[in-house]
Amino acid sequence: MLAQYVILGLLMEGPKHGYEIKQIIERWSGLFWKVSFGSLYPALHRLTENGCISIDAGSGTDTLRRKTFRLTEKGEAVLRAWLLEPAEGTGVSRNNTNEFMLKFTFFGYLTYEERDKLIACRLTKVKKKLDEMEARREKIKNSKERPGFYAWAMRDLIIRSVALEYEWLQAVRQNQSDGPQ
Amino acid sequence: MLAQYVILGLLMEGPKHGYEIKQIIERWSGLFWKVSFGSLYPALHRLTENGCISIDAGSGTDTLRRKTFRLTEKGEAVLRAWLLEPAEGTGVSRNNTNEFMLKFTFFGYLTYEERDKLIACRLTKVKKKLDEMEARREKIKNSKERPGFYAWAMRDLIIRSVALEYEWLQAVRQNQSDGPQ
DNA sequence: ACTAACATGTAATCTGTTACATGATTGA
DNA sequence: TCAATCATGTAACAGATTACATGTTAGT
Repeated sequence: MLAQYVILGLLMEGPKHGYEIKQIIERWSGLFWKVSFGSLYPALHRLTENGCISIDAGSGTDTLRRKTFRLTEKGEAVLRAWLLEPAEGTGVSRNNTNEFMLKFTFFGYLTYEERDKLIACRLTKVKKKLDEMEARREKIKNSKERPGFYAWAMRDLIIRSVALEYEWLQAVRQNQSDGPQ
Repeated sequence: MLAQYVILGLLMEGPKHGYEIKQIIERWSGLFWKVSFGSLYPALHRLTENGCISIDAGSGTDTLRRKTFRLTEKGEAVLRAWLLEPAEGTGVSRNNTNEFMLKFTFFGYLTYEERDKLIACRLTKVKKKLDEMEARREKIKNSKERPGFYAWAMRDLIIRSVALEYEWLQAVRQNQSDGPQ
C-alpha cells in the first residue's frame, strides 16, 4: 500500500527501473522501511495500469530486459494528494510504520506553506499524544497498580521516543528555512 | 503471531478472559501494540488446542458466557523459551513492532542472569546498528550525494531514536538491580 | 568455470484487519 | 427504554513475505 507512494516519490527524481528502486529504498533506509520483490513488482504493475507511471518505450527489450518506469502527471498528482493528507498514528506504532516519516522524506516536493502546515499539524498531534501518555503515567504512579520494573521501563522508553519526535519536529520547523532547498 | 506470546505473558499474572486481555493490552500500551478481536480469539483457540492454555471448568456457562483462560505448564515453558531467544531487528523497524520491547515487558519472569544476558546482547546489537548508521551518515556527508533537507532530517531522527534506545538500555542495565522485583 | 550481483516475475502461504452476527448487563 | 459496554465468535478480504523460476552480466 505505502510501497506505491514510495515508488512515486522516488520516481520524482527521475525514471528508474524496479531493481534500482529497491536498492535505493534499502540504502536510503534499511532503517524503517523494506520492500520485497514480491510486493514491489506487483505495485509497479498496478501503478502502470493506474496510469500513475509509464514504461519508457524500448525499455524491457535489452538483454537484461529491464524496464524503466517514469512518473506521469497523474502519478505526480496522486503523490501530492497523498503527501498533503495528514498521516494518522503517532510515534512508535504498529502498522503505519510511520506513515508520517515516509511522507516527510518527500516534503521537498511541496511548497514551504504546505509542508509547514503539515509539520504544525503533526506537532499538535504528537504533543497531544505526549501529554496523554505523561498523564497516564502519573495516574499509574499515584494508584496502587504496580506494573513492575520492566513494564515501567518500557513505558518510559516509549514516552521518551515520542518526546524525541516532538523536539525533533520543533527543530525541523526552525531550520527548514535555513537548510538546503 | 506475537499476539500468542503476549497472551501467555499476561496470563502469567493469573487467569483472564479474552475481552479482559484485550483491555489490558490497550491500556498497557495503546502505545505500540494493538490486537483486534479477529486475531485475539483465534489466537486463544490455537493456544488452547496447543495445550498452552486451558479453559477453566464452568467458565463459558454463565450468562455472559465468558471463558476464563489459564496458563498451563506447557504455556509457561513456551513463553520462557520465546523470552530467552534474542529478538531480531533493531529500533524502529517494519514488521517486528519491536519484538524486543514486547519480550522486555515480561523480563520480570526471568532470572537476573537470564535477562541481563539478553539486555547485554541487545546492547551489542543496537550499538553495532548505531555505529553503522553513523558511519553511513558520514559517508554520505563526504560524498556528492545530496539527499535534500527532509531526507537528511529523517535520517537524523532515526539515528537519534536508535541512540535513545542505546542509552536507555544502559540505564536499565544499571538500575535493574535497584528497582522493584 | 564459477559465483555474485543484476533483473523480473509468479504462486503459495501466512497473518492480520474489517465487518458482521449474536446476545447480556449496566446505568441514565 | 435506550445506549454503551461487556463478551465471543466467524467470514471475507487485504497485504505482504517466502520461495520458486528464469536468464544476464561482470569479476575472479
